[in-house]
Amino acid sequence: MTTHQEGSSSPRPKATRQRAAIAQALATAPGFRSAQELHDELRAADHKVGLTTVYRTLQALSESGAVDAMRREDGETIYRRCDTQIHHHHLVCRSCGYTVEIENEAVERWTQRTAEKHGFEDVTHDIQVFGLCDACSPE
Amino acid sequence: MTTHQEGSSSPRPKATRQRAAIAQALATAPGFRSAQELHDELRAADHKVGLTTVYRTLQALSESGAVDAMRREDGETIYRRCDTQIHHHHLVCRSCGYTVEIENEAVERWTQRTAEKHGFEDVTHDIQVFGLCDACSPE
DNA sequence: GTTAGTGCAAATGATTTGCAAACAG
DNA sequence: CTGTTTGCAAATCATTTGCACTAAC
Repeated sequence: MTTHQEGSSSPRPKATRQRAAIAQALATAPGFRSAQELHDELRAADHKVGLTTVYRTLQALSESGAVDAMRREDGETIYRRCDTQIHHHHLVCRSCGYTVEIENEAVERWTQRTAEKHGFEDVTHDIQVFGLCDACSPE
Repeated sequence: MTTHQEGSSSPRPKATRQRAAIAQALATAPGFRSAQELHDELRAADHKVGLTTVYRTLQALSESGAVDAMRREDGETIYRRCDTQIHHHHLVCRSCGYTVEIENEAVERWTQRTAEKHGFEDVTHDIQVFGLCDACSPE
């Protein structure tokens, strides 16, 4: 029987030109972007990568925890390189997309405790704060 | 010029059979459901309502604050009648969909203050806690 | 009667999938 | 070589929109 060391960990991806380009793009620019936006970025930088590949790669990176994924209010999924392994949430400008990472121990604990109080297990949560950053505010 | 009284308030909807059916369905069953699910419910109850109308009505109700809308993890938007006018969030069972309303003043204030501290205005937020309710927990 | 509301079918837009060709190990 | 990865095109899926039609007021 083929019992090598195969846990629930990923089967290691191959090193391809496009994967490198995607990783680099994510490492270079800081903000969140959708798969399509990242794809445009790459094409603009003369990296020929298929949109499909961008989707597949981002999904894989997201699952492995290498990138943060969140859903924008319009429903598009956006990604960004995860700087910290620490759990955090985002404050996002509704207009320009400027993003700030926010976190608060107390809030984390509250969600956890509240869920447990109601008999829930294996709890995860998602907090998103939207607003207009001062650059985008009317005056 | 046609300058009647037109504020930012809604132009009052007309009372139609389908709107009534939708409102009733929302009032009767308690949980969250997607537009498509609600549509099925209605057809099952012999109410002939077009899917388009369900979408349009739910959207209107959501904007007027009569129903709560939230996005499921899979991206579908789900709605439910808003019992309280008080701002609250949801604790949702990942497996069976059982939902509990949760709220916490302190958390509300934290999101507000944090956003303002970063120069954001017109702040809204969205908190969702997912987990397995005890009925769905492994043991 | 007018206008808002309805519903079908077609359009949209993000994401996924089938499948053959290209490539890493 | 041999299994992955890629990428195009076509398929999905939720939601929206065009437009002719019907019902409210």
